[in-house]
Amino acid sequence: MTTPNPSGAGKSKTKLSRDIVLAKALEMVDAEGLDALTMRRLGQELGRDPMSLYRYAENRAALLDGVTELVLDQLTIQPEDPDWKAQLRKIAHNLRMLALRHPNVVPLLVTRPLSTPLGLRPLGTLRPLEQILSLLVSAGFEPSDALHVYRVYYGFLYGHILNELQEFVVDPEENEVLLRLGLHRLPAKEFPKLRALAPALSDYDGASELDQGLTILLSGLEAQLSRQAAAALG
Amino acid sequence: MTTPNPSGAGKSKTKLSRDIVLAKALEMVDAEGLDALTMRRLGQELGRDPMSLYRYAENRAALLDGVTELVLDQLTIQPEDPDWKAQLRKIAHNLRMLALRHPNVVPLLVTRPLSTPLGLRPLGTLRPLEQILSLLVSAGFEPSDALHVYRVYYGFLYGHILNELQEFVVDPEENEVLLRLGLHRLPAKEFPKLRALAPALSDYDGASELDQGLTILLSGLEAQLSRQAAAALG
DNA sequence: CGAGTAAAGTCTACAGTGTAGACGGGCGTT
DNA sequence: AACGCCCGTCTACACTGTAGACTTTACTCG
Repeated sequence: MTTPNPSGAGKSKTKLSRDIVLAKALEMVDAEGLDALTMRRLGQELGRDPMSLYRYAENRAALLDGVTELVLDQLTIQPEDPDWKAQLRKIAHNLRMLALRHPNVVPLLVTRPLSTPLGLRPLGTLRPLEQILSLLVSAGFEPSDALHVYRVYYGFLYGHILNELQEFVVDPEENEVLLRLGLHRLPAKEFPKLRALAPALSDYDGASELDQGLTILLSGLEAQLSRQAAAALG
Repeated sequence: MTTPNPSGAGKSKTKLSRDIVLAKALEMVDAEGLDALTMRRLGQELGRDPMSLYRYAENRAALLDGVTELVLDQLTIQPEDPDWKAQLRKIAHNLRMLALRHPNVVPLLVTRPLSTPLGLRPLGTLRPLEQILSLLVSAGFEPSDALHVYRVYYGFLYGHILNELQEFVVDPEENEVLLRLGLHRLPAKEFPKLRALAPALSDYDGASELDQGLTILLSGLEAQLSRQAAAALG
């Protein structure tokens, strides 16, 4: 009697899997931040012994890498897009949205690669790089120039995301108040400019700011591309 | 007999201070990374009970903030410099050098602000912002435009630093070998472009890359400034 | 000089962490 | 029916940050 759990009525006796574990982990990170994700709590959330998690991730760091991959996998890139500029625009906006949707994951996104040599990173985090390189080469860039372009592009993009997230205040209600209260704390003589900018700080349109930057950047890159084409012909 | 320690012969019986604590903390982070900096080890390193540290920092997070400030304080900015473009260039290169000198602190630099509302950050981390705003306003930018410019500039700068640090491989000896070994691990069909770029990846001149980017960026910003000046006159 | 006070440093203790290693029980295949 | 394998569990260990009470040190004031 009481067959263990044919298909999962009340609890969740269905067999665990990497996807299930990672999904729950991401859920917890989104809801409560990185520090709240402990092996014990994750195990509890899944109704399993914490130790069972180690069947699906070597250790906590690897688990976090998995979460990173999970997020980055949601970034779709079309390396065959003939309009490379439009494609880079789309990617940028999509990544920005991902970052806004999972702000607690962003530290992982920017921080993990700093401690892992390129070749040893989770494949999921390298895929965007590969695909963008492919996009650029298809567009006519020499491979080494494509790398150069990628660096400028991704540098700008991550810079923007960090910037925007820094000024992002969670509570939409107390937004202005809190912000000004925070700024009010600053010594008036030392931070006159910053304090005066309180109003300007509170309305910040990240999407348009990103887009303006992209316009400048992409036209600059395009100029570089046509300069090359000309050089190749002459 | 054996007066405790008049001025500190062998050990270090001189009174502790915030500066001493933070300096040692930075030293440890530089040498062994963020995770190695535990209260207990830091205490041990200073020849004191770990608990004594709590007189100089409210908790571990605050201590890390202190380390961040310590690094950022080494960034000198001249807000009165009449040549704002040159000044921004200098700042960028100086910050880059700081990042290279303290790579383990960079995660703090980019990550801590994400979890602290602007007004509540350590003053030392806000000072660069204030000073750059001041520089830009002196140069003729409207305050709100100065903010805009600051965002573009700092976004670009941090983006570059992250980029460069990602590709930085510590061991100068095994540099190429390790890098290629790492890349060799990647599935050949999935990552053809990336694998082919191994040689290009290994020679990366961060300083010149940064400088080229700055040139483009600064001339763009200058154009914006003169456009404004014209508009104000017309 | 001696007493009193405030700061600096220490001790103990607790709740929580990641994870190694041995173990058991259920499954599918032979 | 017996095998072997994978999944999950249990126990245990070394280590973490830090609250709270305590002791020691340094310094000031009468």
